[in-house]
Amino acid sequence: MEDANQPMTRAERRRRTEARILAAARERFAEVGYDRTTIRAVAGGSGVDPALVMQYFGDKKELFRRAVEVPPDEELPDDPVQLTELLLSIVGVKLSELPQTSLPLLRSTFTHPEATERMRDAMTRQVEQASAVLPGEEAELRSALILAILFGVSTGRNLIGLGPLRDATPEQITRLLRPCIEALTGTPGRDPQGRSEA
Amino acid sequence: MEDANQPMTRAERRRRTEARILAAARERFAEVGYDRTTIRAVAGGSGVDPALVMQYFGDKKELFRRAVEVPPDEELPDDPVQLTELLLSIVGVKLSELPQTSLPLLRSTFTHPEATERMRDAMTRQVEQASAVLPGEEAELRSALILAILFGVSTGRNLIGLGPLRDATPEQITRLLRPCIEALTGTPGRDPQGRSEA
DNA sequence: GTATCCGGTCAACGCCTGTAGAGTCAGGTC
DNA sequence: GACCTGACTCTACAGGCGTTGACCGGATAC
Repeated sequence: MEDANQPMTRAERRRRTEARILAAARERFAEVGYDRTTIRAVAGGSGVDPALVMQYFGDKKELFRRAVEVPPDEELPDDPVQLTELLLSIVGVKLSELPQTSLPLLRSTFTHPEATERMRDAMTRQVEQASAVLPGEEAELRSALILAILFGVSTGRNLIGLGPLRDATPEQITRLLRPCIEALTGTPGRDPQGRSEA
Repeated sequence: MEDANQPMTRAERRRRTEARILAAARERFAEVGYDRTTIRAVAGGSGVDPALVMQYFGDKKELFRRAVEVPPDEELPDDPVQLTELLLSIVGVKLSELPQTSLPLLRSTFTHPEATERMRDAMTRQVEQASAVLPGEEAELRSALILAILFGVSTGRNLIGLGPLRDATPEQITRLLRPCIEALTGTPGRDPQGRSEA
């Protein structure tokens, strides 16, 4: 059960404990959201006293911030076709590894104001990046719609647990969603608007 | 401020008080979600003692149930084209009147288990209805994707407050989303799958 | 070896929550 | 009139929460 921890420097020990607390916090936040997550449960989940959690992270809000901290956004490719592929791959491959990374943030998106803000900011940044790449009119709105679609599918699958989405493979979803996304990116050369001026 | 309430039968009075409580509850649930909504706040919002809320609704869970109670689903049209229009209109026109009706449920969808279940059930019912109408293979998954898309756009607009979505008119959104939805319903006679066997 | 630091625990505080029971007072019934 | 029913309030409780300060003991520094 335990790793052989005979001689361990203090700093090392602290680092590991902090990581264990963060892991437990992410788990609770991801499962039950911000409000229902108690410091006591996080402490219990990492085999530590509740007071230590406070000592390390200050308060609950800060613990949440650290738990949903995420490496800065990767640059999006500046080619519309590649962008489409990337967006599709997000809903595909990243759908499975999502639990570890952003589930804590996703779970509280609607109920914890700071989570809402963080999610909105993250999506806004991606919308701005994507809309700079997309050709045609209303690029911002089209990008936002794409992000909203990915959000809807991810949460429908991972949080709501909608049957057909849950059972489908990432490949199925990617394949069916491709025309939708391409209609919004305009990648196959189609007119991205509903009514064409051509 | 107050309606002229001189002679009012007891039953009538009770009915109105209950309605006032429910309205206040919906407001709180819609704004801050289940966990952050307190009986005391609901009572205060309807000018009533907290104990009365308990007396009328039993407990907080039951109050929530009554607050998110909704008239049974309307039948969906059995023609794919009309169905597409209806789905598009949901994200369009119903987007504005949404706050009154289903915001309380939407808000707590990810954090209150019973809300999750209720939302999943509602979406599942609609998926079943829609998939019975849609032609082609994988109708269930395609329907589920459509519902997830509508969910994503609605929440992206109303709950997350994503800028471009918030600023867009329902007509814009409907127009841009039309090709996406049609690609999934297969309504313009297109092959609903990504890779065609034609 | 001794003094210091610091990872970690213990016990407790004050607050707010959902909830319960006794009580009050006006409307309806006879 | 007397009586009762029921809408509504008051007061209080028990439990769980985030948070705090005093404390302990082994690794570290000198």
